[in-house]
Amino acid sequence: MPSEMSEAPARKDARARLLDAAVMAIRTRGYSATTVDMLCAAAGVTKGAFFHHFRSKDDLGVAVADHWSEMTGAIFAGAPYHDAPDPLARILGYVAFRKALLDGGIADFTCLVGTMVQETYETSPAIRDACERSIGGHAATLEADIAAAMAERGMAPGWTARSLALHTQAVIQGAFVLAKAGGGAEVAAESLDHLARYLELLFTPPKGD
Amino acid sequence: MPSEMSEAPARKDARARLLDAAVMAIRTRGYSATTVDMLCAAAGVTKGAFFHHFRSKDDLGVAVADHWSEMTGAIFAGAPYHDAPDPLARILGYVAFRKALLDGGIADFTCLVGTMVQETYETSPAIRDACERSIGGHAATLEADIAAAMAERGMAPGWTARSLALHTQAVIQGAFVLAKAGGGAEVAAESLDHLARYLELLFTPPKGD
DNA sequence: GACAAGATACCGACCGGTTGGTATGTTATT
DNA sequence: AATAACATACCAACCGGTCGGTATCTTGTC
Repeated sequence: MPSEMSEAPARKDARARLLDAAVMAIRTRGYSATTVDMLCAAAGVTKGAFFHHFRSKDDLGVAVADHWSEMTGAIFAGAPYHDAPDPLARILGYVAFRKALLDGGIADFTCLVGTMVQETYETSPAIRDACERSIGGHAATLEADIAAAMAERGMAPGWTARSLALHTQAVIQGAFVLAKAGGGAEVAAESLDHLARYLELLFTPPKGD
Repeated sequence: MPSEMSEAPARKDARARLLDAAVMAIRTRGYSATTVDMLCAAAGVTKGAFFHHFRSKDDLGVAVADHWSEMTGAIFAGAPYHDAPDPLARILGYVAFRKALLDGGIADFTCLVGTMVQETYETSPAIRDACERSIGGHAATLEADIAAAMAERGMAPGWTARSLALHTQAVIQGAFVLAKAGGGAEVAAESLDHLARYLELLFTPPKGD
C-alpha cells in the first residue's frame, strides 16, 4: 500500500492540491457553482488528473468532506481547551476556541460541509452522508465533556448530552449563515457569546450553593 | 395604471408561477443547481416568459428573496403568539410557533434565503442584500418584544435586544443545516427546545423573587 | 363606440460558451 | 516492463440569454 508519508515529492501531489482548492472554492461559491475546470485551474492540474483521482465531481465532493473531517479533527484535537480539568471549562473553552477562529475573510472561517450539505442533501446522498459524518463526528467530541459536567452536578434534565452537543453545532452553523448574510464575523461572534451564556446558565444551579 | 386586484385572470400569471416554482426548487436543490429551464418547466411557461419578467437569473434570485420576505412576513404577522400579554410569552410563543412549523419534508420547512445566501454571498451582492433584508427584517419583528421583556425586568445585560433576536435566527438557520445533514426535523426541534430554554433562563432571575 | 397605435405578456427556435465526462496519449517511478 | 500519475484533445448535453414574432389588452382620438 502507498505510504502517505513517503519522501516529499517536491510539490504536493495533484489529489491533495485539488482537495485544498475545492475546500476554498466551495466555501466561497458553494458546491454547484464550483466547476471541475476552475478546480483544475486553481490546483494547476489538468482535467485528466482530476478524473484520474476522482471518478466524478460528486466523488470529489465526498472526498473533500472526508478531507475536511480530517483537517478539522486535527485542529480541534490539538486545541488547548482539552487541558482544563473541569468539564464545563472544557466546554466553554471549546466555544471560546471557535470564537477565536472567526478571523479573516468569511470563506476562511465558515464550514465547508455545512455549506455543501445545504445544496446536496436531496440530490447526492453520498455527499450528504459524508457531511453528516463530519458534523456528527465533531459533535461527538463534545458529548463526553457535556455528560461529565452533567454527572458532576447530578443533573437529570429533559435533554441529552448529544442534543446539547448538536445544538452547539446548530448555533455555529447558523452563525455562519448570518455572517454570510450580514457580511461579517461580528454577528457570528455575538451568537457564540449567547451560546456560552446558555451553557453557563444551564450548568449553574438556580440558587447559589 | 394596471390594477393588481382586477378580475381573476383564470390562472395565476407566469411571474407568480415562476416565483412559486423557484421557492421550492431552490429549497430543494439550492440556487446554482436550479436552472432557468427547470423553473420554466415547473411553472409551465417558456423561456421567453421567464426573460420577459426577469432580466436575468440573478434578477429572479432577488425577486424570489423579496417574495419570500412577503410570504413569511404575512405568516408571522398573522400568527397567534402576538396576542400574549406578556412580552416573554410572545417570545416563547414565537419559538413554539417555529417549532410547530417543522412539518412535512425538509424542503417544506427550511429557509429559502438561508440556503440561497450561502451560495451567493460572494458572487451576487444583490441577492445577498435581499437575503439580509429578509433575515434582518424578520429578526426585527422580535426585537421589540425582547426589549420590552428586558425593560420589564430592569435588565441591563452585556447584550442587546438585537443581538438576541439575531441569535434566535442563527439557531433556526443552523437547525435547518443539521436537519438537512441528519435527515429530519427532530434534530431541529431539539435545538429549538434548547433555544426556548435559554430564553427562559435569560429572563428568569437567578434567585427566586 | 370604432379604430388605430402602442404597450404588455408570452412563445419557441436559436446561439455561443460551458459543463461534467471520456478516450487516448505521454512520462515518471518501481 | 508494469503501473500509477499525469497531460492533451475532444464530445454531447446543457447552460443562461437573445431574438423575431404573435396574441391580447389598454388607451387616446374622433
